[in-house]
Amino acid sequence: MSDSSTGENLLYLTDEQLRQGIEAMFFAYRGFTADPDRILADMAYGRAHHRAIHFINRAPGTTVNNLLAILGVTKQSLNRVLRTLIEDGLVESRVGNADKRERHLYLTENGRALEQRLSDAQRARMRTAFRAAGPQAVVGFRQVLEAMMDPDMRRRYLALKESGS
Amino acid sequence: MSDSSTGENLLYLTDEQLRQGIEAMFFAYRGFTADPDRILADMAYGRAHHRAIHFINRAPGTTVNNLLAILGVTKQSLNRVLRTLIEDGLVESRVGNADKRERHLYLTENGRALEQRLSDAQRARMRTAFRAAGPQAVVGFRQVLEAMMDPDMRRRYLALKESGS
DNA sequence: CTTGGAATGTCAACAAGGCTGACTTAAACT
DNA sequence: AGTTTAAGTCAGCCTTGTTGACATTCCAAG
Repeated sequence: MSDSSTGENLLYLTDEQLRQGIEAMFFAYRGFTADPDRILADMAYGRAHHRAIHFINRAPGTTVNNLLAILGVTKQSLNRVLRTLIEDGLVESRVGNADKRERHLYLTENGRALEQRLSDAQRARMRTAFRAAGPQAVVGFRQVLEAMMDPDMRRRYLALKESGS
Repeated sequence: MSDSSTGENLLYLTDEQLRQGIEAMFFAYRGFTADPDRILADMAYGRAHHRAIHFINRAPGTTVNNLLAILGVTKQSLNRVLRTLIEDGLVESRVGNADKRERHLYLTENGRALEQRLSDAQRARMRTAFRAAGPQAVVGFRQVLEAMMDPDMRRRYLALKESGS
């Protein structure tokens, strides 16, 4: 499996390259969350609220259990966030039809409005980055990120991707 | 600037594509931090300790102020983390020669050992992802992440990159 | 030589958002 | 009828971020 025998150039797998990838993830993630964070800071909300709002918008009618699995937090953690969102009239919780134990979550009009503001800001940065890097880079970006996910999360990510397109 | 006039295919900038990029970042970052988090959970340490250790290892002798700027937290936050690391003998703080107000930070032998464990785990995942995606994808990955950073952070990232290669 | 400002450290208090554990309610399944 | 499941709740804890106030040390400019 040497370079000469396979024709591959494996220089991109050196420790130095990997460490640069690690640091790139760290710094980029800060930028990634910066704009929504600024918007949320003005309200009594944080990143956890943003995540809940995002995925409820993404999959309207999702159950609490499903949201729990996507976000990867405990129900106590999620509940705290969800309760304030429901109290503030951003999220609506409807008892399930088939299974009345389940609660299905929807954004209200106000919820959708906030989701718009947040995702507009986040998409603007992503758009700028995508445009600057070009379509080919974007493909690579997504390939690497996908390969970096835990298998469980990758399945969820791909399922969401399917449902959205 | 339409597609037909420029010959560009701008389909990669649709809201749906951007949202997939956003979700990819979210899920991938979870994977990115998962392995070090597991190691740290066994000790009394968290992600903040990991970050401090990483950048002290990366730039030995860095001052507290410099580390502050890189990590983007308050000195009180960093100090709490740094104090435990110094108490536990993972980090050494040396008074500056030229400017004795400054403290220069170094990893001790034990500190380097922990850094190794953490970065081995994190690099392993990055290596797997890089290998799965291929060299071209890695280039794109880095281009997009770099374009996503705040300008300040991009400068710091590039400076680190320079110093390391 | 004095003084202002910079770098650092420390104390206190607080908040967000994770976690565990224990427990209730209601509904569904067996 | 009894067990399991979905959801919610209460209490308490931890990490890691924040602000504000203040002390110390030391460099450098006046």
